[in-house]
Amino acid sequence: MPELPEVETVARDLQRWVAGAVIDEVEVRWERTIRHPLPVERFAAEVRGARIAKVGRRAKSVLLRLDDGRLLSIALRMTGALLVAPPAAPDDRYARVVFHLADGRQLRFRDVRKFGRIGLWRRVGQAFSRHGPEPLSGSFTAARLRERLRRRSGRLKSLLLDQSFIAGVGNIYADEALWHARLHPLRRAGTLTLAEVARLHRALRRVLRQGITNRGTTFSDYVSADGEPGANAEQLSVYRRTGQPCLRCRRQIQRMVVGQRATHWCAHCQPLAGAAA
DNA sequence: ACGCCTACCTGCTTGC
DNA sequence: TGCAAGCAGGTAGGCG
Repeated sequence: MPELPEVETVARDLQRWVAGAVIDEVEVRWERTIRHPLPVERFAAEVRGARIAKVGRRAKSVLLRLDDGRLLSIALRMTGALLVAPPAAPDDRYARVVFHLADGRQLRFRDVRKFGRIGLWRRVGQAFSRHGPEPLSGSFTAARLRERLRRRSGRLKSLLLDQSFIAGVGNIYADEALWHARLHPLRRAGTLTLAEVARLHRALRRVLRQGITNRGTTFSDYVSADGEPGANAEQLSVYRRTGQPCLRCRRQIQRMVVGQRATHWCAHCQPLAGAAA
């Protein structure tokens, strides 16, 4: 599902396909996709005629920077996809918002489950003031992670999913990072040793980078802007590998529910008591 | 601060 | 075959 690597893949593709394009018209087919409190009519009026200057990503949102400095944020949530359709492409019943580009193409926000949200902002800070640091940025150091962990008492798994703690990590990459770091999902944040924090930091960056390299993880819905699934599912170590052998110790991967989320881990490599060998 | 719950949605899988 | 229940999980908001 779209987490940081999937959204990054979409953003990089769109930078190539639609940077410089002009939005002629906006067609909103599911009104709740447009973030409250902006009325849909005003949203369409505000976006009409704008040129897309640059496409980027913050957290799990694709950002379309308009040439007057305003920002369109598109949160894909569970099933959202941004697809560029050529002029004669057949319609898509799941296209919730269609940006009609001046060159005849359409930038479609496809979203089966309607969880996705599109917002319009004056500045980046407005939209993401409550989000935590970007795990792949240069300023996200092990020391900074340690500082943030030290102040918390919650479980690692829940914390990794908390967007105000770290931006962009979701259920798949959280489980993967904990396996690589050999840390139990229920470990309390404040109890990590220096070496464990270093492992977690390294693991987070490793799994996210690998996800980007493989153009994202696809189980059912995720496709990048070219409509193609990602290749990272085959590279996963624990996520949805319940009962299969751990790639380190060959023991069976376990599954449990933490904070209402399916969680996969190796009971041997990721022990709860004491540091893993 | 944290855990826990519900709501938001639809399609696919499972079980009877 | 039909049909209902269960499941998937990102995020906001509410409660204790």
